[in-house]
Amino acid sequence: MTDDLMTIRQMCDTFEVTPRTLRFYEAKELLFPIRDGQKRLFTRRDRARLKLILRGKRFGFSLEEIRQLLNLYHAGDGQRRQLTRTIELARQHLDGMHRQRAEMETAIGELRDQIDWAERILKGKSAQDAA
Amino acid sequence: MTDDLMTIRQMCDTFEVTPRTLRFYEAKELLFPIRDGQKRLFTRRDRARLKLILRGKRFGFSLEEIRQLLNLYHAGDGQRRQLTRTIELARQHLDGMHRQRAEMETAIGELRDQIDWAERILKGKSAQDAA
DNA sequence: GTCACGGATGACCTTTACGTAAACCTTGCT
DNA sequence: AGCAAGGTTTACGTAAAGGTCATCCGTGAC
Repeated sequence: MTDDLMTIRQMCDTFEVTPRTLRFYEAKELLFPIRDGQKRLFTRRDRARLKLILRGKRFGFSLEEIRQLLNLYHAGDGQRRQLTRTIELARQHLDGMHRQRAEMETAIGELRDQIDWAERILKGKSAQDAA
Repeated sequence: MTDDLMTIRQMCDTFEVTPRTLRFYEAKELLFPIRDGQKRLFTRRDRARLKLILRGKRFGFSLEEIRQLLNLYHAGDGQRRQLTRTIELARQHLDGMHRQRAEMETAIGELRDQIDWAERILKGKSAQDAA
């Protein structure tokens, strides 16, 4: 519970990102580090958000899409209209992810088949080489 | 079996891409349409490749990564070294996809939870409004 | 012939997600 | 005082994946 606040460098080492990236995310309003003088200090909340950001990226979501999803996490503050809208967006994302998951199954299957096939060819070539 | 060859426009309509995209993919050596005079004609092979390209993109692979994977499909021609290398690349992709799938499960679960939570908040606000 | 149309080519434009470089604090040694 | 380390801002650069003209070419319709 000690280091509840982390410097930019600690963040970089923890999450394997560059300072530039963290500043960039702040500029894009994805993170909201507090300031000690002019230095940034990242909170537990920032770390949670960053984790989700990085995951979102791995799924090909844009930073802007991710930003909207992140709003879900502190949506308690907003107005009803805004909250409703955010939920709707999140639902759409969820649907998209379901579709993506299904497609992923197909793709994994096909890629595996393709690798198997290529390996049989490779064995054929070995035999060929031996001849 | 008639129109084994398709014009660029037929391709665009079929796959919902622009001509620019198809020409771009050709420039990047992802597609290899044949020529009738100066016009491009896309083969069944091109269509198969395009399908895989579009799927790859949905998973966040870069065109360059996709290009390397596509080699698996006509890898029969290549030399052993090359084929071995391609298979290795494909394996890495497959591993990546497995990890992605696992992570996707987590993400779907979390997003769903988050939506549920937000909806409970929303109901709370309704009650509040009624007061 | 010529006019419209589909397609081709080349050049430059745009957006996203940062990288990189320059110049400036501030803080802790020494 | 002096200076190196770590951080900051500002600004320009870049790679990927196309979009958007402008211009040109070949062909069938009239």
